[in-house]
Amino acid sequence: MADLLAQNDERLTTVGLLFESAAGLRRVFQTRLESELSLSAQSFDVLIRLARSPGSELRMSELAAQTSLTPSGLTRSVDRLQEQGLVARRICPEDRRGAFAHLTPTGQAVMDRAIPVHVAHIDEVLSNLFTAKEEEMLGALLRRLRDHLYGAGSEWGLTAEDADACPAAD
Amino acid sequence: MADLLAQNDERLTTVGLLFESAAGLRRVFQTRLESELSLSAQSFDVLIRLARSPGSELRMSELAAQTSLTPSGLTRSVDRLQEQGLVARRICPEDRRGAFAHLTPTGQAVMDRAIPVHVAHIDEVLSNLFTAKEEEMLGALLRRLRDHLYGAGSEWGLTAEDADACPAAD
DNA sequence: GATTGGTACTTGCGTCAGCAACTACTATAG
DNA sequence: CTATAGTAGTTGCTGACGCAAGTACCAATC
Repeated sequence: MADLLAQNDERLTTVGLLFESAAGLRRVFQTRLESELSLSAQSFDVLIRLARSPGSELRMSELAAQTSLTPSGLTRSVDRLQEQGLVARRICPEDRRGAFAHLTPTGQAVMDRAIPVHVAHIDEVLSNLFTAKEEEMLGALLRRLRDHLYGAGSEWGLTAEDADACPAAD
Repeated sequence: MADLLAQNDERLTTVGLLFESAAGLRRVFQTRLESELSLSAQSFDVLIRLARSPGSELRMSELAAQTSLTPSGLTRSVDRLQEQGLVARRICPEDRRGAFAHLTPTGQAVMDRAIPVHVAHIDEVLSNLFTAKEEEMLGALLRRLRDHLYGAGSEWGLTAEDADACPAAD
């Protein structure tokens, strides 16, 4: 079995590195977001996608797809944000089954404070680690991987159209 | 705020892509591991690290660090695997506070089946997506990021020299 | 306009993870 | 030898997520 592993070490390792990097980054950001802004990483993920959407609102299903949550998980995430007064629901007039989540003025204010902090934190982590070219390369490779994963394998109906609308994508 | 976002779009996006890629990959692998081998992604993560360690065993704390779990989370993860008969604990004779988790013969057998399936799955996902050079580049960049986040510590498996925290006196 | 099928979201329930407190042990100091 | 501090791992509790079932609504057919 050692042979088998050695043979495939590289790919296995690359995937492992991806998971570890994501986990590590998430932990680092979460610590900071929580201590300085009292936001969980999950909440921030929802909020930043709203902040980056036209009108600061998105359909629940869209938001679920973008945040890698199930509809159920998103419902409760938005519930929590609503209790904190950062987000509100608005029933879609054209389709009364559906709902938008949108930032409240309070939510906007929080994000206006939060985003620079977060961006500074990202800069702090990445600045001395990659050259501009490397960073671009990393982004391009990851984008290809992401598009491949969500274009082919999604069970939640994340379509190409949705991917276009994803603010994190472009 | 839109200006602020536009300014920092690239880095914000790269980080977002990393999270989305990891989440997407995890979901894809999890689906397959669960349906074909009845293993959760979390269990598999623990098991493969044991399988790749000398003697198929690791200290609990080491395993926790490698799996991005807290000690508490790992305790219960190992509990579950122990109930399934895949892993067993062994008290470290040199330091009786500590414990090793090690693969049982059943666990070994399961991993002998599971790893080729997983490797094939990884190949399937990555093969037509990146050239060998790109894959190497991605691995190198991610490794740098991971090492930066964790402090250049544990490799995904080997570097057997490091794994002698409490030498097995068997 | 009633039935049937599908979609958008929510809710009940079980599982899993983290935090903080705890136990058991080791190491250092006096 | 005892006291104190520190480390390895476990446990109680709580919060968050996914699955599956449920509700409310839309769309198509007859």
